[in-house]
Amino acid sequence: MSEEELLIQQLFDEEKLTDKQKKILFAAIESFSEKGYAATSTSEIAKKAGVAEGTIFRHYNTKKDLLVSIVAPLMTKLIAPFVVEDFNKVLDQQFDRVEDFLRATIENRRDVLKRLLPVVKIMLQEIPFHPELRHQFIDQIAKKIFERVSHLIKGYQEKGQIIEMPPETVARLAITSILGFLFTRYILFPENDWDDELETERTIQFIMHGLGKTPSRE
Amino acid sequence: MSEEELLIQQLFDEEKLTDKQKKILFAAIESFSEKGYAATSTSEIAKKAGVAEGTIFRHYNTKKDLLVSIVAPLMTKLIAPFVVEDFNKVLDQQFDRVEDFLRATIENRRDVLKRLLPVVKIMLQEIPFHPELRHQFIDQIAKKIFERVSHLIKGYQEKGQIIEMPPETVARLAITSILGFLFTRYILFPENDWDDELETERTIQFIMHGLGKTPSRE
Amino acid sequence: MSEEELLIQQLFDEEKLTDKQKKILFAAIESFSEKGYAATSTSEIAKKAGVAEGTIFRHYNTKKDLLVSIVAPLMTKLIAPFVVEDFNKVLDQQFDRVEDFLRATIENRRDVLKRLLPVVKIMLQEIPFHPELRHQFIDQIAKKIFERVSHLIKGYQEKGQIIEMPPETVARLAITSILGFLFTRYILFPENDWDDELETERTIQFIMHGLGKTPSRE
Amino acid sequence: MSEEELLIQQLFDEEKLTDKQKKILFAAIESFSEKGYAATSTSEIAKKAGVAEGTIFRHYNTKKDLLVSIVAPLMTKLIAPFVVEDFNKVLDQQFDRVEDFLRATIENRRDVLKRLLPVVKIMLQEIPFHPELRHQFIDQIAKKIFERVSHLIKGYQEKGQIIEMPPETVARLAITSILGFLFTRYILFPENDWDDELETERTIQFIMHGLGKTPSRE
DNA sequence: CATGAATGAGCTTTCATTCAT
DNA sequence: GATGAATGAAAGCTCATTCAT
Repeated sequence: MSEEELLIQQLFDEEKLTDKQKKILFAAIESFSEKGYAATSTSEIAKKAGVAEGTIFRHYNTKKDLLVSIVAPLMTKLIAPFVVEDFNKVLDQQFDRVEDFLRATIENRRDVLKRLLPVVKIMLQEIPFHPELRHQFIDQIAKKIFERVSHLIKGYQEKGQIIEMPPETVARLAITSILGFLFTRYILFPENDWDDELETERTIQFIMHGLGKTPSRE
Repeated sequence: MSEEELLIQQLFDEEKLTDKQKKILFAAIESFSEKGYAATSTSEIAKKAGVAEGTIFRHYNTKKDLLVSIVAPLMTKLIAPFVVEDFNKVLDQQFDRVEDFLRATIENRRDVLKRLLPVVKIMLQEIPFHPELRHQFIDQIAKKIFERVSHLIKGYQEKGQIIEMPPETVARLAITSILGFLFTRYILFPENDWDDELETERTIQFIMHGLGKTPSRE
Repeated sequence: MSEEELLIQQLFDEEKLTDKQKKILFAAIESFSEKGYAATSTSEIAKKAGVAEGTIFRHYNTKKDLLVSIVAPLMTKLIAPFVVEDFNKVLDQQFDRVEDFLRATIENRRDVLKRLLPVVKIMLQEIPFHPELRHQFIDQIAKKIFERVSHLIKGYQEKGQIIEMPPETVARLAITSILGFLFTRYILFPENDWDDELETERTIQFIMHGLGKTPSRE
Repeated sequence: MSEEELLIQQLFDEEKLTDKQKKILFAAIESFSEKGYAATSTSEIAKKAGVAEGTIFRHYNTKKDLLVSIVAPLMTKLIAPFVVEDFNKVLDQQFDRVEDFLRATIENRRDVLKRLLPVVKIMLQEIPFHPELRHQFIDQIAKKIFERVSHLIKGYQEKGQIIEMPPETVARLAITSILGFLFTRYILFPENDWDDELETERTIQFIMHGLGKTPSRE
């Protein structure tokens, strides 16, 4: 089992899945991610998973349930580090400079995101078409991240490291920059050669200082 | 016919569409955008368009053709201003400061994007699942925009207004920031109250100077 | 226009067909013969004929009418020599020996059959599925041929050249032998090398004397 | 279940068909034989078989597969007696005279043919339109029959019972005479009164001695 | 006369789901 | 719990036929 599969498996670990259930989940993730949820048939998933079609419906009553079973845990796991108290305390104290926080966060999440990429892709693809997913996403991810992050942002603003802007705007700008990088990197041009270290550093620099060449920076 | 429909109609204007063809296109755009391409049935499109199902296939041999007929013209129209010579000359000269160029471009494209939103949404949704669309997108949009934009970027870099970075990275950072805004604004949280002017200005400021509070800027 | 087409054209000549009608007929014959009546679409015929689909239905109200228009004249033309009085008189007198009659008839009809092969093929293929065709065939071909031929047969029987058997049996045996040859020759193994003269002669010999080696024949 | 159905069932016996599969096959045979393959719809077959339409496609992936599943076993079964060694030995020795061999063979095959008539009809109807069927027919039937029969023919030629002609020609003449009889009997004029014994005897006599009244035969 | 856009019934095939084994 | 045969609704698409131009 590859490193990536191991991580994905962790996503569902707590739920004590049987061997067959795991196979079904992996097969579904692969197919949903490659062809999209609506364009994937349950028979295809069954074949890829090596189980009977009926077995899928024994564990996940409907195809939609299967989708939700894949995407829902992602939502909680993706933001885990932001809500886990310990980690937060560390965060609050450890990084005096925003850059360092950004770097640590990107590094931390990039790794997870990269390996969970298929699941993330499914999530982003299907959110627009499934209101429950969208609400789950907003409630569990967007809001919680925002709560945590706005606290941090305010901290840095008070320290004078971040400009005065509503925290939600600050969060939006930072997050879309990071996701924009990942989208370009892994979805739009995956086959290009990428120097991940370098691009990450550039992205952080951009988030901090923008594209403009200010006299002071020279 | 609404303002939005008028603009969408321009997308397909040159091709002298009959009344029925237009109805089919609009119905398909609406459904594809709401439920996704794969989850939309041709019978549903026919009903919404008020035509017989056979009529769809008389004009677009396959369902896929219909998708391509919707997305392909968008690709050429979206970047038109970047390739139209006159516009470029204006651009090169008129805007001494990057900020002004950004503001003009965003304003110009935001309007188009907003009104073409359903079609843009379809394009972005389906690109990952249809290699031809992806290649068309890369060849017709990404490359052409980059050619035009890298020229501009180098100009501003020579004038000392933009930091030294590979033009493709500069372009990526700027474009994803803009699209990230539009995505958040129109797809993720369309029902929020937005002060478009203000957010645009903030986005521009972010692109230019980032989030960091540098001494020089005070 | 090929020799074959000329002959086929004669099939329909009396009916003063327009240019378009001819094109439709030829296209239909080609397609029906290659793919079968049911598996051929009118749009395919229209395309091959270079006319609009509506034009087909202006001349032949239904697809079935088109089939009948192709097959019906064949029925009258194929047996023409047997019913044309002049030809019959000639026949009655001219051939003292059955062999000579058979040879002349085969030669005469083989040429026609070969060139009308596509139409003949359509007729034989469709007869089992269209009762009207079958009745037309029985009434116009089978019965008329039989009337004529049974007269001849009785003549030869009286002359002691043909064994005593009911004329219909004699006719059946002779005709199926000839058609069996043509079927093997043109439909089952058309790509084999055939010495037509020789095989014709053998077929005639077979009809007359069978396969058995009788002392008297040596 | 009628006697005919029993025989048809034997055609497919080895393949351990389920009850539903049998029903589908019988329904398809009936419809294909009555209306032709292309003119028969799968929904019609499903209705006649008393199963859901989906069930047909679970067992036979395509409509064409269904056709092949009907026709292919026929090809092997029809010629079985010719390839079964025991039968051959019997044949070689038992019949001193060609007539007796012919009579035995016709009797043996006529029975089978008559009862498999619907399937045979389908085979003959569809061979011209499906190259794979045609090749199967040529490879599995024509060639194998010829191999066996040419051996027999040479034997009889050596004994001086059959005239000197290439075995393939001899085979063609004999076989088309027999099939011509069966075609006339069962397909062209099935509703006539037929004295099968008598017609068989006449056909054999024809194959052996032809229609000519030779002095020697009196 | 000729056209070809339009139709809607019907085609083959696939689908998510059920249930007896 | 697992299976996979069976289902029938619905999918994408084709068809013969009509009719306004």
